[in-house]
Amino acid sequence: MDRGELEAKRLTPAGERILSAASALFYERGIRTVGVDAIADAAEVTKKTLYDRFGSKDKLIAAYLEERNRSWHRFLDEQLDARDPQTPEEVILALFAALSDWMAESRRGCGFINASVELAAPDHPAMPTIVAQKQWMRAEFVAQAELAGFRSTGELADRLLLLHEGALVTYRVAAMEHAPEVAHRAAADLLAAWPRV
Amino acid sequence: MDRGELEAKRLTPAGERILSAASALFYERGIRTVGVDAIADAAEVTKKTLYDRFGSKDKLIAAYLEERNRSWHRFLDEQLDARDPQTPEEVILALFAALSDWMAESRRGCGFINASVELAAPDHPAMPTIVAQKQWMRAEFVAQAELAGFRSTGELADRLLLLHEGALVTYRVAAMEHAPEVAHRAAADLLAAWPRV
DNA sequence: AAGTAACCACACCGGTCGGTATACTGTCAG
DNA sequence: CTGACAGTATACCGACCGGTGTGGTTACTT
Repeated sequence: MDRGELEAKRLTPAGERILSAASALFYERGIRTVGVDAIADAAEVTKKTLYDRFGSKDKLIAAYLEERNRSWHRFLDEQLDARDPQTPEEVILALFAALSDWMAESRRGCGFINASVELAAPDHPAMPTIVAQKQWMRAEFVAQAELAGFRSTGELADRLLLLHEGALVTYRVAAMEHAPEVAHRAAADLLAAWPRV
Repeated sequence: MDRGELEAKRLTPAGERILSAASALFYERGIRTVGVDAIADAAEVTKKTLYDRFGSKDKLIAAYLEERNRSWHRFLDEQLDARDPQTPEEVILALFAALSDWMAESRRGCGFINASVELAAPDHPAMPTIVAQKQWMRAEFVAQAELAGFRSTGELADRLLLLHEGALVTYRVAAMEHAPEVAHRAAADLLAAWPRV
């Protein structure tokens, strides 16, 4: 996996506190239900400072998703270091195994899917980050599938992505507690049966 | 498939107009962004009438999801009549084939998933309807899998549900246009390889 | 004839929303 | 010494939110 260079803008101490308070609140309670006053309170900062640093709620939302994307990648790197996969197939399966750990801490599913639904407007400044996060997953599946010598890697990656996102959403919406494990088993079977070049 | 008896409460003409206007607006623009004034305007009705019929926005939301659930079942019945599947396996695949048609009309993905995200609060009066819709799909997969004589029908149904919901969500969030077709092919392969009793 | 359900028009409510304005304090580099 | 910058505190804004109250009209029942 490439250790991606997603540079974080440098923030002032108050800026950091705002972003981390916003991240927690946005994820836990939803973007629309959390007002800027609540964020400023939680960060122990005045609204003035919040607007001096981020300009608008929409831009703060965008910063939240970029930050969440960075911590998702950080998390994946840790997981891959810990699991130490030896083959591309094992890398793919490690990505599914990581899902269990990632969701164990957070009852509210995928922050990107949630944001996509809550923001709705396709021209929202945060939308590119959301789509990019999903496209990155697919690209990673393709890359590993190529390395493994699988045939029709595009179709394989699509199916893996369906399982991955399906796990995220059924875990939350259909209350399927074991969704990540089901996805992991399904992915393993899928790889085992997939034709090679 | 059982032709389910999900009785619709009888509504007055104005009530019908309100519900259908609310359904369109809630789905198309999102629940939180649509105010009761906008709904009343669209239905050519006063807010008073809206509150006389539905009592609160939350109850109107619940009515919207129940209505959407009914029309989803109506749609499935039509699709199954048209495709006339001969075996339980064909029924399952017909459910996936129906996805393509269902999503062709609606660019915004699954109304139930969206609602679950937008409402967030687990005790919202509309939540049971949301979870029930997903559980119903899983139960249908289990039932058909039993009929087909598959082994471990629970696991099979879980995997089918992952593909199904995965298609709904990647179509919307990851902009995967062909998600329903991918899910259909994945489901077909899954069934073909699944062990029987 | 009386009652009632279904509607209309319209005005109003308190609360919250994102965002701005004003004025002041501490810190640190040129 | 002097700005520039980061921060505080507080008050305020118009717009919109979900929801209510009053009063009046039609039309179908009993």
